[in-house]
Amino acid sequence: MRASDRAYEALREDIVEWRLLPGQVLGEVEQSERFGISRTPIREALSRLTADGLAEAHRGRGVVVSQVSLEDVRALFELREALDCRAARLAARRRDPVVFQELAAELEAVVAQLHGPGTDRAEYYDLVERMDRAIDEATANPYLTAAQRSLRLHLARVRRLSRTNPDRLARAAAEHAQIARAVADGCEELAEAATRVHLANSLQAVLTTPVREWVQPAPPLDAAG
Amino acid sequence: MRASDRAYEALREDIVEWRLLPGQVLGEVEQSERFGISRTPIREALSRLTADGLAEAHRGRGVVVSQVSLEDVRALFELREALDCRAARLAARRRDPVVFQELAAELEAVVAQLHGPGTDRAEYYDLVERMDRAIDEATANPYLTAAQRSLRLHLARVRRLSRTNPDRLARAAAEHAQIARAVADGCEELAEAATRVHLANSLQAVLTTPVREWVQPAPPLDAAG
DNA sequence: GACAAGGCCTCTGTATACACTGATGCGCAA
DNA sequence: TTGCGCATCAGTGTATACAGAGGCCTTGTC
Repeated sequence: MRASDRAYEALREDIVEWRLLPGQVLGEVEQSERFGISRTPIREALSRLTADGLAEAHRGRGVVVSQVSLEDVRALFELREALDCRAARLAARRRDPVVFQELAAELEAVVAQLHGPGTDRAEYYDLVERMDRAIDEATANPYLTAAQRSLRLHLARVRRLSRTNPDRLARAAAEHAQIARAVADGCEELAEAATRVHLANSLQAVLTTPVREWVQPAPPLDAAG
Repeated sequence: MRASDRAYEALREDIVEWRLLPGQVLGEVEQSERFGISRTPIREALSRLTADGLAEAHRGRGVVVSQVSLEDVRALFELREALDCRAARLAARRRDPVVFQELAAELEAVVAQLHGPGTDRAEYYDLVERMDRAIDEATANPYLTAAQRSLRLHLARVRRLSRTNPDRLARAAAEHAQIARAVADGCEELAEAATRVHLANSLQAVLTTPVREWVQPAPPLDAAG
């Protein structure tokens, strides 16, 4: 694996997990010393982060971690509704029924678990990730998948801001199960509707959950940010 | 302007305009000699092209121009329907009426011109570009706009494959005018419907227009392509 | 004659040196 | 005291050198 790939993934995780806060300056020399590699692969990593929209290049000041606001959450969910609804329709049209029947069954099992005392978040998150991949595969549309990849990166970042309510988690799992079932049945309309319901509830949950701090500490940049 | 920016834009144009064909290998040394700059900024340019999806990195063989097929056209229009329809809705909701009234008026004027003998393609294409920008601004969604930017890059490439029929051009202008009018009137449903109609007709036109060669000359790569 | 193995060679991946742009801070003048 | 200008410097942008990996050609053997 290339050094630039390692640096890119490490920096990306740091940004998504809020170990690197918005406004943070990512100096080339500083990061190259941190990873023990030269500036060249660091430049490549920072370039990719900028292309992802997780960082922004400021002339003469280098690369800084991009800001995230409540307005961004609204914008992200607007795009997500467009992409996820379309993806759900296409997946319902072209899916392998067995794959989504199994996913639906597993999700329904997780719903039952989540209603109990021992909430196994990890299994649910793993299932959601597998379902995302299954939908990507079913849509058979590399451009749509690429757009989804970029979007999910930003969604993961804003999701880390708020701690998901256990009740919400159980309902979200049920909603996912419903989507999987609709896709398995090949019902496009229902798959899209279920997706829209899930997104509306998810956005509602994010907006009403007490977040750590929406307004990040003022960046060291003056008017440029 | 940075050397890497110049190289990126030049290479991007070369790919979109089919001066660089799919499968073409973009050697770092070769391109650095062509632009008269060193390999470092070339690497940055190739990295950005890869992120755009216009090129692909093959281990040990460098970067090659990505393939485009009829299947890609279908996939692109699927994504476009999702993005453009959503953008039309949002634009209709948040637009500045004056901007789109003026665009509608100009487009309607162009429609009349295109029905005459002297077809001024340039003015129409310029108007379409301005309308894209106006919709981007009206949607006020940077993530949606970013997805659109990437998509339009690929669309521009496949569009260059076929020569647009003059009749189709006039109809497309009329469809654009209708979209602009609907957005100006703030009618979300009509804006989305008009967009969907326009996309269906555009795809139909692309698929039925005799293209130069869908199957490009076999790439110098064996099974990797 | 064909296939496999090994060596050579080209090209990428990385490191480092240098130049230049832009920011920052201090000093001088109004 | 404040504003403007210059100097200094930190940090990016670019060039180049070096090493390692992968491809291809050649040669030997079956």
